[in-house]
Amino acid sequence: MKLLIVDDEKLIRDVITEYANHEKFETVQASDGEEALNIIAKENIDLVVLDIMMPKMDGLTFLKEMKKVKNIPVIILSARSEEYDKLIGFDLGTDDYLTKPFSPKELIARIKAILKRSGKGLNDYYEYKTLKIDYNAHSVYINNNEIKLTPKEYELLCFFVQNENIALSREQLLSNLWGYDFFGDDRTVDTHIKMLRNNLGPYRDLIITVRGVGYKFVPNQD
Amino acid sequence: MKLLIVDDEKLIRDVITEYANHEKFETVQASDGEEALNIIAKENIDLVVLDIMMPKMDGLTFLKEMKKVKNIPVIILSARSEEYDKLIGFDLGTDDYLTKPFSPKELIARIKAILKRSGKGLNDYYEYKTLKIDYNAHSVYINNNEIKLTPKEYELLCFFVQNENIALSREQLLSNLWGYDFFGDDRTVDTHIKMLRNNLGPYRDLIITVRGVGYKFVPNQD
DNA sequence: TATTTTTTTGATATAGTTTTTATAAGGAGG
DNA sequence: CCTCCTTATAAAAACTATATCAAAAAAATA
Repeated sequence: MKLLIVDDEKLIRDVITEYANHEKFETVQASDGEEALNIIAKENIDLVVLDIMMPKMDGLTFLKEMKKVKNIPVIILSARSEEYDKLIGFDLGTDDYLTKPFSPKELIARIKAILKRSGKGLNDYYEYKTLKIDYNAHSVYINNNEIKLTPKEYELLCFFVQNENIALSREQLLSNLWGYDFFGDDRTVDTHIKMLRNNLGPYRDLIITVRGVGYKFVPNQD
Repeated sequence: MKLLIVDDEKLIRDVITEYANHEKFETVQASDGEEALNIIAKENIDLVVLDIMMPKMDGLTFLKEMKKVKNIPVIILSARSEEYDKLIGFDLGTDDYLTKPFSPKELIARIKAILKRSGKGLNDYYEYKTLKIDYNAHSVYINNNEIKLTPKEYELLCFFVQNENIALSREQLLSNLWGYDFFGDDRTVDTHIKMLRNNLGPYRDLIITVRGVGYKFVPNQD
């Protein structure tokens, strides 16, 4: 997943780059539209983060030129929100805009959303047989029917899924899901396990009791 | 918004038609230049999608004839990119070209861009059952009756629509709709959600509370 | 500037979730 | 087969998050 970051300010480019790398995206930088077009032609870019205000070739010009060649999704950074009616030709279905100043976190969220929308992987699901977790929606389905879990049950399930086939002690569960400073009873875990199992219906047996230790999540058992 | 699609290959006409209809454009087809000219004369066409290579009357001839009568914007489809130097005299301000093979998505984007440029208020709607957002008018309708939303409620709804099926935290909503530098109370979001729900009447349940997280917009639930 | 509309705040009510407590059930070892 | 220890279950109590309301503040409009 490779991003092209186009902005005339090095500082902004670097900030975005850092955040993007942190999220395991590859990145390439360009300081103006011309450079960006060259990169687009040569490299396989999945998404462009584009500042509209740039010297030399401005963002909109670049955008038009680029869209003639390739239909890569774009996130446009613009200074004021009123300006976005100027963004003629930008495909609301594919692209997105963000008004400055923006939080890098927000940008990353948008990037993920767009990549997801444009079908480039990043589908955030867990699936085992007909059990499905949609991490974005925070929903869990069995046979495409949503089963309603409370927040703790959902967290618990996600944690099990993340640690499948590993026996987790009650202490581990408590410190990971409740916080290291939680001093509650061990029965608390049991109760949540019970409720989660009930809600998992036919999949209740995926959560196996490991006597004297705790619990483990084991798909693919026969 | 009515498009005329001119191409000798039925397959291509149909593909384009399908995509265009999906975007709520009306469409008419013609298999050659002559037929196209007749349609132009009779019907009120807003944009022409034209294949240059055609038997009988070729695209360029049609183009010249048409431009004598009406100045309808045209998107030209040409087989190879080298050929477009032949397109001398075609109005780059109004028209556009696309080399085959092209992605239908790309074509739709161009169509929208051109219609927007030529001032033909492009219809930009979101629709779910009888709930309709007219993005140009900034209006929302239920059963064709306008429901009056305050600016924040409207923004909120649009943002939800853009992020359907994704649980959005109050922080995300605040930073997206209020600005990253807004340090208000979380209850602010709740209050706006409440008012939006009230205004959505029968559609109030599209906004689902995700306990411990925030809210999500979920159409198509049963 | 005055008036109206919209937004925000803070208090309270309500609904939903978590934790505790008590008891029952199940397995392991003597 | 009985006892001890662990886990399962159920229901009540404690707690937390959300919904709602009304009033104050801010913003938009006249």
